[in-house]
Amino acid sequence: MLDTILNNPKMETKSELIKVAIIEDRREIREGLSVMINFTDGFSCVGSYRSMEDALHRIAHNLPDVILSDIGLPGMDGIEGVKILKEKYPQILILMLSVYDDNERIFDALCAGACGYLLKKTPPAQLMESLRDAVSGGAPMSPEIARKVVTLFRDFRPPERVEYDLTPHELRLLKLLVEGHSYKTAALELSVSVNTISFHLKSIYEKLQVHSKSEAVAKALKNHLIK
Amino acid sequence: MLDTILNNPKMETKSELIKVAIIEDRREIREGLSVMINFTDGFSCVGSYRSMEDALHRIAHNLPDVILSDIGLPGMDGIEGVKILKEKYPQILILMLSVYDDNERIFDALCAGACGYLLKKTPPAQLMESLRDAVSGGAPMSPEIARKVVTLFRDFRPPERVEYDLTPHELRLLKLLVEGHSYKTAALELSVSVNTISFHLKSIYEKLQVHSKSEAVAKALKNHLIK
DNA sequence: ATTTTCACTACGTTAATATGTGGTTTGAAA
DNA sequence: TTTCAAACCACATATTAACGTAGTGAAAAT
Repeated sequence: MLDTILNNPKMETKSELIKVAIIEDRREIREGLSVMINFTDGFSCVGSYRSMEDALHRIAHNLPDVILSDIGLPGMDGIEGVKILKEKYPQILILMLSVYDDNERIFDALCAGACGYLLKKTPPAQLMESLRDAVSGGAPMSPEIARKVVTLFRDFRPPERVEYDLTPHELRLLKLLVEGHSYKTAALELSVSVNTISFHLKSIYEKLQVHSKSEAVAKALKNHLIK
Repeated sequence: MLDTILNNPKMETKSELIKVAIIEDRREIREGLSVMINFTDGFSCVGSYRSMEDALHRIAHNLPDVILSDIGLPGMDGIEGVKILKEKYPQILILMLSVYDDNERIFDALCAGACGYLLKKTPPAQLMESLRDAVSGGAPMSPEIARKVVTLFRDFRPPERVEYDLTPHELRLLKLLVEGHSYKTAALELSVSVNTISFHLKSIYEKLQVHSKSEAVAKALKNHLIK
């Protein structure tokens, strides 16, 4: 009986049926999830694996539409696994299901190819809704995860871009400095004399209100004056 | 499903009303929203403004917990407004309500300080749920917006965090350099001789594979070795 | 118990940089 | 036309940085 539930036989490719696979090392969670999925109309659990290695070996036999994967797995972790799964099966949607809520892991998981990130405390109804959300083009995330994602987002483009009125030439020179050039090599690169570099640097220092090459580089990078 | 939304298990427990303000130029939408908010238990519409300028002038009289703001407004647009509102009232949560779903606007809005982004087609029940979500620490986004955010996220993946095995001392020195210190001032700061600084720098250069102070600063900043 | 490793400290020499002064040329604005 | 800003070049010089060399003490490895 349990067997039937865990390995639903009527998993024929009906387009309205959402096929789900589970990667989770804890048996009770794994089986709980598959029971819930099979008992929900419109869903079918087509695979449940206790490790990423297991999933990678066996998932080809019955490809799901969505994978629910734990992050903390024995052996290969969920994030590493997502990279591989996404490479082999780009069309499969992957939702992370994790107890971790640190920025590092959220970031890595989403960058690895996960299309959503749910905390394990997510109530069952919400989880099923998230699966539906994923297949219909969304990116389900637990509220606190979503907030963190938005906050992380902001770090990528600090709001205020101060205008330092650097001339195009000065910007180009600044870029060379950031790339590690010295006066001499920058002079060569720009086909001017070292003195000219020196002159322009002085102007840059004034505009940026700094007094050394490295301080200028730091300010340029922090204020995104150059890429 | 609607049931799940309307009877969310982790609904607000505090009896206080959630105060909402609306910034929207189209009268029928503005009034529709405020009626819906006032007719929903636990919510109160404390302001509705037809332009950002209007809101900025009058909102101080009755500060809301959450603002629902349109992006396409006459005069100052919603994104510019969010920046100003967030600067004056950092504690207020702001949700964008927009017909636009282009990456540029989503990105700008979230970076400007919005904590969520909803499309105007969002059904009323979902909208009220989003307001609740926002005040309880989430970041409500329409599914397609969330997906775009996750996709955008991937584009901003910083370089793989390489391990450079810098000693704590070296990291501290590197940090000082980024802050614009010279050998001399760094030596003073760390209470060692300039020669010692020189030695450590050499080690740092080796580990980072660079050959100058500014190159080290650039690499440190680019690889997020220091904040 | 000893050697080895490693982080840290230090000195000295040479190369690079910061900063001042002086100037020319060019193209666009007044 | 004059004026001005942005490029460019040069010389002078004090300061700073790069790098080779070398000693110390503490912890890990032998």
